[in-house]
Amino acid sequence: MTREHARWKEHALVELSSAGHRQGRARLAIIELLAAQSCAVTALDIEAELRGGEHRVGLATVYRTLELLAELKLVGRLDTGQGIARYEPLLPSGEHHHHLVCDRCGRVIPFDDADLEATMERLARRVRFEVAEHDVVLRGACGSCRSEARPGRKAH
Amino acid sequence: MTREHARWKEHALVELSSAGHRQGRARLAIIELLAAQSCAVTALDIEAELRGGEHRVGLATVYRTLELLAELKLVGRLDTGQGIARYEPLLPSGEHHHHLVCDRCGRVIPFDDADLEATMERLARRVRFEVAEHDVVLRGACGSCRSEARPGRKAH
DNA sequence: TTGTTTGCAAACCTTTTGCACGTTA
DNA sequence: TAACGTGCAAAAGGTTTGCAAACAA
Repeated sequence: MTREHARWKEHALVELSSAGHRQGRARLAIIELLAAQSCAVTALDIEAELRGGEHRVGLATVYRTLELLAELKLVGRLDTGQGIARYEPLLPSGEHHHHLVCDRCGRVIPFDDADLEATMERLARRVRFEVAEHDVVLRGACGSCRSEARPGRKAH
Repeated sequence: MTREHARWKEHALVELSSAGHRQGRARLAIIELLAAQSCAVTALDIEAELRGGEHRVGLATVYRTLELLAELKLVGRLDTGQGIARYEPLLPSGEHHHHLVCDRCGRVIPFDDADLEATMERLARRVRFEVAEHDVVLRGACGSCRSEARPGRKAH
């Protein structure tokens, strides 16, 4: 867990309680797990990961917690076009990345680009729309899949 | 239907048959309906629209046709983060737009930006990834929703 | 103690699949 | 006529909701 992520965990717990929410066992586990991620994960990923822990966490609780954290702007929700939502911590610094999605293996790879961010800022000022956030998804073939002949579908 | 869209319909029918597919009743109706759209629609939108016509078109057929058209690069699939896929014609010129999604009313508004396209091209060359396409979604409040008084959450 | 949070099961909604019938080339 | 396309019904995911028990404050 990077320094930024450790900070996110503290930030999340503070925001949660100042918004009048309690710090239940499942919420804490989910926040800790999110803090350890470097990129977006699915609700199912979280549930599976937590299943190995001491207490089982219901999938419904995972979804409810993610919804709450998204409302508080503590996590971002990302649709990579696979029909499955992915979630990741929103760092308080506003620092963020975007995603490359491999059409073949389903892998989701983060990237960032200062030029892109500058362009998005100019764009946000130009449109007749109050832009709160932006998502950029590049779709194609990742390094491994590009070099392979015809790999089967892996992730789902 | 704009000139561009009329051209898309012809293009789609030609591509369809040169790929060895037949021109069934449902396919034709779906292609005509898509040609008349100026922005992305959902499968349910299409089914509902077609229900008013002479023959009912099954929802399964709508999905199968959209999948086929997407394979042939005739339509693009777009995930606006609402858990519902949207589809729109891909113009043969390669000309395309991106989307503003209103968090409040759910409206999806198209926009384009040459600067953004140039940035995306540079980006595609920079990453270790074979980029086939890109999607940009701006989320926030549209003009109408922004002007409505909406007491509640304070902006972050 | 009291209202919130949680896990389970069932409901929901979008999308996919199986299959028999219709249609196209 | 032989495939291919279509509609219906059912299945398959992912996500949401109802509810009683467990829990935080």
